[in-house]
Amino acid sequence: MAEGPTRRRGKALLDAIYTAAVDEAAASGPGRLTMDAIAKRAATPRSTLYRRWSDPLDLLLDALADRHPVEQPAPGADDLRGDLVAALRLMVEWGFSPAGRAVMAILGDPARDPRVVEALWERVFDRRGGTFTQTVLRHYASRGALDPARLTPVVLDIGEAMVTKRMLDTGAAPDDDYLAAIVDQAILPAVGLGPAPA
Amino acid sequence: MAEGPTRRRGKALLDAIYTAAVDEAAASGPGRLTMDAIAKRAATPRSTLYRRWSDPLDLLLDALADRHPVEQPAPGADDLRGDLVAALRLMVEWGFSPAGRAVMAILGDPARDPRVVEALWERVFDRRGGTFTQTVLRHYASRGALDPARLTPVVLDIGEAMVTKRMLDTGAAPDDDYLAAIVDQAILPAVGLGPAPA
DNA sequence: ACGATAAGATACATGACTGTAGCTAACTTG
DNA sequence: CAAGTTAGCTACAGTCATGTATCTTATCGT
Repeated sequence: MAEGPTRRRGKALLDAIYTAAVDEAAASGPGRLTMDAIAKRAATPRSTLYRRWSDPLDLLLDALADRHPVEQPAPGADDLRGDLVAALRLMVEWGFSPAGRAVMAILGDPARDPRVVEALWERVFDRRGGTFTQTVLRHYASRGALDPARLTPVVLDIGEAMVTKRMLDTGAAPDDDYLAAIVDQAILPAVGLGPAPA
Repeated sequence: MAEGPTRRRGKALLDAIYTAAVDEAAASGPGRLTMDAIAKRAATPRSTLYRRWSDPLDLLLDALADRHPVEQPAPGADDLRGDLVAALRLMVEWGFSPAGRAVMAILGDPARDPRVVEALWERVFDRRGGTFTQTVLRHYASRGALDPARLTPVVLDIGEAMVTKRMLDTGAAPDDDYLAAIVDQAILPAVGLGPAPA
């Protein structure tokens, strides 16, 4: 019987550990995240974990950073509305991945350590060039399709905020109709392309 | 020495327990909430807690329900903008109370039990007539100051969503400037009272 | 092929929380 | 004032996670 290697090392092992950590965090919440559970899920002895990380959260941050490269919205030709909906769809997808759930729980934790959040931004988010709708809005602004002066931090965050709140409230992924409503009723008016003022 | 009663009962005791539960949840997060910690904080034996509740979350829900009546926004005469900012200020205040932190953590918990969330809405939120900016917007719509047709679920939730996201991101309370920016740049355009479209 | 490295398999004392139980004594109600 | 209720106290066995410390042996680099 041609058996493969029986003992994992390096990248393969790391990968199993990271997967276990993120899944475990998504299942139990980072608050209840434990070295023991990660080790069991990854089928590795705890000692292996302790060799590299001092506590579960530290491990989780590495895992999230490793997992992070998220698909970027690719703004198309001339469909601002469609591209915005697509960007939000990407966000929903990410938000419901184990990584997204874990991040949400970290941010929502009232006992959150500011250093952890800071590390989260540094190690995970900052590598990406801006958030989902931001990329799209900036793209169209640079093409002159909308007024760059309107793209304040508040406006750039409307889509993400609405989706976040919706996911928090319902626990479910907003469908395309709801995403379209966000675009039509909140984002477009804010960038000056909505229905005319009364 | 005229000593009061040395043993708490009924409402006084309940009150101490509820306070302990909410504070404990705000401090450690509901994920790490334990009967033991609540009991210690309330200086009561665990047996007293087990007599009434079967687990910490059940207890916490009762505590939140008991604590809930939140101050309602009181829309004034003719200052939609000011009233909206005031409503958001109320929301921020609530969000940073122990109860608000606990609720946030419950909603953000990836392992959240749908029944718990349902119970949270039933026992805590539904008693109130709508959320913060909702009350204000409906008030002005009924006076004809803005178009009721614009008050879709999405639009009614913009303010709350922006504040929620901001608190999640920064962990701090948005100041009045930021609240005003939300009103000016997101809510007012969405109800048709913002800057004119380009 | 050899030697360094590190995964894998234990084992252990410690501490936290659980759920239950039994007792005493303070309060409330009739 | 007597009887019923229930806070307060203590103790217990059971479970789970923690760190640490072995010892082995598979795998990698040279």
